[in-house]
Amino acid sequence: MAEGTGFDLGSRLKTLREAHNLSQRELAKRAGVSNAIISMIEQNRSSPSVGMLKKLLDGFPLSLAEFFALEAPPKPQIYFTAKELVELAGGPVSYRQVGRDMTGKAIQLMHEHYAPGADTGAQMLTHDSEEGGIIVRGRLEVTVGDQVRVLGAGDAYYFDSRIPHRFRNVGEEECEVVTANSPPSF
Amino acid sequence: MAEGTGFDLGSRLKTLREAHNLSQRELAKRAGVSNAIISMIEQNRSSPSVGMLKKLLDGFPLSLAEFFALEAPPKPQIYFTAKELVELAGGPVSYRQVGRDMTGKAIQLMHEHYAPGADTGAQMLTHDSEEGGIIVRGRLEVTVGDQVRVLGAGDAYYFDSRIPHRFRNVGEEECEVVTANSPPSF
DNA sequence: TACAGTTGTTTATTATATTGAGCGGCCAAG
DNA sequence: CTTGGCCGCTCAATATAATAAACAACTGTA
Repeated sequence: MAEGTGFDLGSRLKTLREAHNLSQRELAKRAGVSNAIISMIEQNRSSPSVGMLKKLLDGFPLSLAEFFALEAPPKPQIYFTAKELVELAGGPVSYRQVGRDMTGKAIQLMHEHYAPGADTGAQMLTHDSEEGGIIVRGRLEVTVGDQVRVLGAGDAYYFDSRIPHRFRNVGEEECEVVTANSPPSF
Repeated sequence: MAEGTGFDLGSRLKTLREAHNLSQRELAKRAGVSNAIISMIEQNRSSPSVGMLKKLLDGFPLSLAEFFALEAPPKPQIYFTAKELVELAGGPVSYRQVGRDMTGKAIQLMHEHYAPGADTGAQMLTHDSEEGGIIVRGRLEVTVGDQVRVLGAGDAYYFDSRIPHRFRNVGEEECEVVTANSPPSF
């Protein structure tokens, strides 16, 4: 059965079809598919495959990007509850980003938590931005190039992200950091 | 089996996943789906349903619109061969539009062909634009409000589309018209 | 070596989407 | 009133997607 995609794909398709004065059968013929499936999809009784949806949209024609763009409410969110911060990596190191998609934005703001002993991995990180952070709680070892430093609550760092770097929680308790990247790295 | 969607959805997903340093299993766990299907999708051996793709993208997170937008080459097309004009309605009346999607554009330019006797339908048309056209070949009866007029090659019309209107080919041969709407009506 | 932990992949099974045919309803022409 | 055509919808059969479990390859650890 079709499950919730978060929006009413069926109605959207139906509206589009009727805007072009096509019957289900006409559209089906254009797309080279059965008319029955169009009925099902429009009632949200079937969740079409991407390939199927592509075929149907070619009948109008409209690209997949254009189709979904019409649904996307482009209202920029301003306030975020703690629960709305978005987990990027998970695991012993948690990156919780402010905002869903930062591509095109200037700043990637994150709330990070390192479990005791956790680090950012074996190999040094490198990306084309600048970054900084302020340690809120715990003790964080910050390595940038050949410089190593352990920072505590209230301390901060700022460097060019193209320099290889890594982070590690060297304390006994969880370490909490607020960081910012510009431009966003992923 | 998966069919061609016109672009490499599998690689796209894989790139995205790896950019977030997630294994197939980690992503699967986040999305609440089987890890096997991710392997299949990334190899393009399965065309995911829209619902499935939605679940996967929520793991990053990224909206469907954002996902497909990354694939869409937004290069505005300038030149169109006759075959590239896009058929909107088909049937005895043919509307062939210049450009795939005119939403957000100022003008909807169309090359229209009316079979002998063909018209735009029983009920009068109404939409919130202005429109004009020049008859290239044949004889077209144009009705706007309470005014009716038969136009021939070289003649033209222009009116506010909110006034109920209709068109009919009253000649023996096919009628050919070039029209423009602003803003685009569908 | 052996073991336990990953990784991505494959297989058999189950769930679902899609097909093709047929249904009743509606409208216009004869 | 009939006939024919088109409308959207539903049903049973089939194709495909998605699951759960197992596989081989690779990792680091003892």
